Amino acid sequence: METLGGKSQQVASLNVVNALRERILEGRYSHGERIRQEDVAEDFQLSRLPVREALRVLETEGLVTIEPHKGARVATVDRFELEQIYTLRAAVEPLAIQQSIPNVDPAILSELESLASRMESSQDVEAFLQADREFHLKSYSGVQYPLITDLVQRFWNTTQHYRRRFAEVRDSENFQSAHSDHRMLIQAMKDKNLEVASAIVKRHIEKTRDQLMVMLDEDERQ
Amino acid sequence: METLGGKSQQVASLNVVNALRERILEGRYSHGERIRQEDVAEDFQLSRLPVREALRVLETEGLVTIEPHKGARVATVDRFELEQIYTLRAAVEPLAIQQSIPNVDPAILSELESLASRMESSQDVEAFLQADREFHLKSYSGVQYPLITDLVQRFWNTTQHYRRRFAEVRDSENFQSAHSDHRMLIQAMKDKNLEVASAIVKRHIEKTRDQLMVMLDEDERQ
DNA sequence: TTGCATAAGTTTGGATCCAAAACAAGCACT
DNA sequence: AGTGCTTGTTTTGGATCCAAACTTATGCAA
Repeated sequence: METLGGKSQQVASLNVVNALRERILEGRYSHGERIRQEDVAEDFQLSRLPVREALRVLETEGLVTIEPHKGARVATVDRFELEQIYTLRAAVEPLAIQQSIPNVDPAILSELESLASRMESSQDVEAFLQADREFHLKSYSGVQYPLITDLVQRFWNTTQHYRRRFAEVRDSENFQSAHSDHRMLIQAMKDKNLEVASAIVKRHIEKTRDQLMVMLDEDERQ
Repeated sequence: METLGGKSQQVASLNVVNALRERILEGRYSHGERIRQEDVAEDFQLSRLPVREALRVLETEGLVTIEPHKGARVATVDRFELEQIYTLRAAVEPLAIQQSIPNVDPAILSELESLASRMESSQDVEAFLQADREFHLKSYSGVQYPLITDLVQRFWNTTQHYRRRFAEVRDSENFQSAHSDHRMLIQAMKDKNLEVASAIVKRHIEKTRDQLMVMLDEDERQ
């Protein structure tokens, strides 16, 4: 049984969407794990109806897959899909940072700095993941219309599993490179240098993509 | 009352999703029009339940908006959102054409040519719209993994309304320019010239975006 | 023992029913 | 006449019930 934490909305099915999404992102379900409507309904003390609606929504978001009469599973993102998503991110997020920069105030910048510090000093994986996610999404907080950030967020959501595994096996050299990217990005944002900022973001994503692919190769080999 | 045309799937709610999507794209509902669950249910001879699921899905796709206890309306894309979508398209679709070109065979190319001809000779708006959509989506048919094309399709869907209005008021000079873009794109695809093809796509979208914005300015002025 | 067929048990999909919220109309009151 | 309140209607949200499909277990035969 789970309480619907925080400010629960008026409509139950929306709460279920958010709660389930969070569960999946936190890794409480694993890749491909079955999600039974009845179980979820029991957890939230609801009937299966709002759960079904929620699962349909999460399916459209790409977080679960539903097979007719067989039910819902946490979506499994395969190697090529992962590559695709990162390629898309490398096209979209440079745009996002360009649109964001003109509208970020100093308060945001200092929050970014403290998040960067938190990542550098983080010991456990979960803390790093959370700070990393928050850092990047916050760097796009100046984007005026939510369409782009929604899309970016969806990309992040569907690849969360891999980022977790990646953070576990990543060597310190890779981490260093990522940390330095973050610091450079903050500087470029301070300077309002759109060109440099978007180039940093693009390369940051492409580097991560390539390292992820190497990791998957090694996984397959062993 | 409406028969669920073509090959209907096993699951009713999926059929409703597809049928409703098509209705909206065909312009049978207008901007912001209310969609009552009961009406749709009656149309398809179903209960409201699968309709509700369908509406939730279409909401996540961006085709309808749902307000709690107030119901669903066909989504209204405002001027800035439209601009955003076209800006995203200008970032994503050049990628799509690059990934597509290596995998398109001559059969596709000749289909593209006949679609281009059909557009050039088309008299009524609806025929043009359909050919235009089919042309561009088919040009991406070589993309290996559906993630990118799904995204592109979603962009097209949410801007269909505007494309219809645009096609109605567009002057022949604009049409000429678009036709020539299409022919150039086919040539670049034949030559397997990724650079040129993606540049054409990018400019094509940006031109259309700018012309759309001018159209909206004029709408507001009068 | 292995393979298949059949039957029991889950689990999902859909219909119907009930509650709650929004909307509309009529009334009293200023 | 116009405004605000109250009541009745419509429409959505959620619960329960039933049917259909899938899954698992069992038994029979090769």
